[in-house]
Amino acid sequence: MFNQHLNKHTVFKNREIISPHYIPDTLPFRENQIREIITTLAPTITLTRPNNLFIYGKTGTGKTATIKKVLDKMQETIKERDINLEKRVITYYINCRSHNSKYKTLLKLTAKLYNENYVGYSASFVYDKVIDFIKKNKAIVIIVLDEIDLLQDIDDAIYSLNRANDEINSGGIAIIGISNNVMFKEKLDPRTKSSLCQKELVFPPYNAQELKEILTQRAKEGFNQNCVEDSALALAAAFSAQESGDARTALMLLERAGEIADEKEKSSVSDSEVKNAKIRVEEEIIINMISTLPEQVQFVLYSIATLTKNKQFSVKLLDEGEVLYSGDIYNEYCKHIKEIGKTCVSTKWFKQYIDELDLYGLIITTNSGKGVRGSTTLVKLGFDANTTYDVLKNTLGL
DNA sequence: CCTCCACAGGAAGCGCAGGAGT
DNA sequence: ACTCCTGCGCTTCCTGTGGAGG
Repeated sequence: MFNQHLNKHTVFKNREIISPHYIPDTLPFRENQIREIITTLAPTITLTRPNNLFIYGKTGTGKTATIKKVLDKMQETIKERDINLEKRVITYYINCRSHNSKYKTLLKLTAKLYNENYVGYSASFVYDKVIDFIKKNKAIVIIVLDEIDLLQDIDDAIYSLNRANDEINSGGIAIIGISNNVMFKEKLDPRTKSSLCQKELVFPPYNAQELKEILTQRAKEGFNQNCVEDSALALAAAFSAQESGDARTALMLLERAGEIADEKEKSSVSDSEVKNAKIRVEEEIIINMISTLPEQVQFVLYSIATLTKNKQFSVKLLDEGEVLYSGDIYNEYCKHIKEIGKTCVSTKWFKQYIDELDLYGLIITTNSGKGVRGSTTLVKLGFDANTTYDVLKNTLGL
């Protein structure tokens, strides 16, 4: 049975390269960001503490890949210059999704510094361990906090990491924060904000041409020769650019399209596989995003999907197309909530939900301008109406 | 031009849960 | 075991804002 699989024809040469987690050698269209990061981190080479850096950009804009790449290059350079410096410059990447408190991140850091696990020790002991290491080695520690908005005690964490620098004469700690949440910065304590955002960097979404080139580059290495049609790449790029300019979805799209081609035992990936893949990928993304949302927010999205599916739009505009008023969505939402015997939230809080959905890209909102009554929010679905509707119906058990 | 409508968004406050202190 | 504190999710109240319609 396994042999059968081995001999099966596949379009993939090296599937890993197509995966969104793979970090390629060159990162196209991120030259400016790379230069900025290098400028910020340059003092590290001469063992001077660099400024803190805050990186913002939507998902799939290459934030994580870029920072990892630059840090790797920096370590290489340092190694070449002087092998002894290697121990004195520590770069440390952590994702706050799995390590969502100051204690957990510090614990991970000590584990890396000492190759020893300090689980069970008190928070202050672990903190002192980190300080001791830096003092003893006169080291520079660069901490990358990815998805920093998920850190529960951010203000405290940033404050103590920064304060550590006051206790240290030589060397120090620099923080690189990464977030895809626009509102995040505004929620911070002003002191945290000013120290974390000493330098800021924005990663804009990719446009269709840029995505196409990224896909072409990956496809060249990841697929067997002539196994992807050029138009299929263009289509995948166009789909993703249209939605979010997200390289991650573009790659997922390509990967799924390859899978579908293999399933159908086709020799190459064409437009139709990409189209089919789009539905699968959208489902995956929606399921992923809504699974963490509270039930009430899911109901709001469900209402939007229902109205869109039934074509009960509030108004049709020249530049925006068919859109919904937030007021109409609120009425629909209240209707659904009452059906299951629960009470709906106030309009004020409802708007908060709308903003949250917008943040996740599940819906697209615009402020009403000319031709629309007063000031209201115009809402469109971010993904296909039927897919969104079906996924939510399932999740909510309706 | 004025008023009204439909909504935005800030501020304050409320009840609750969970953690820290004692 | 107790109180106290704090953050969270949410409501209520209030002050804009800008097009629609008289």
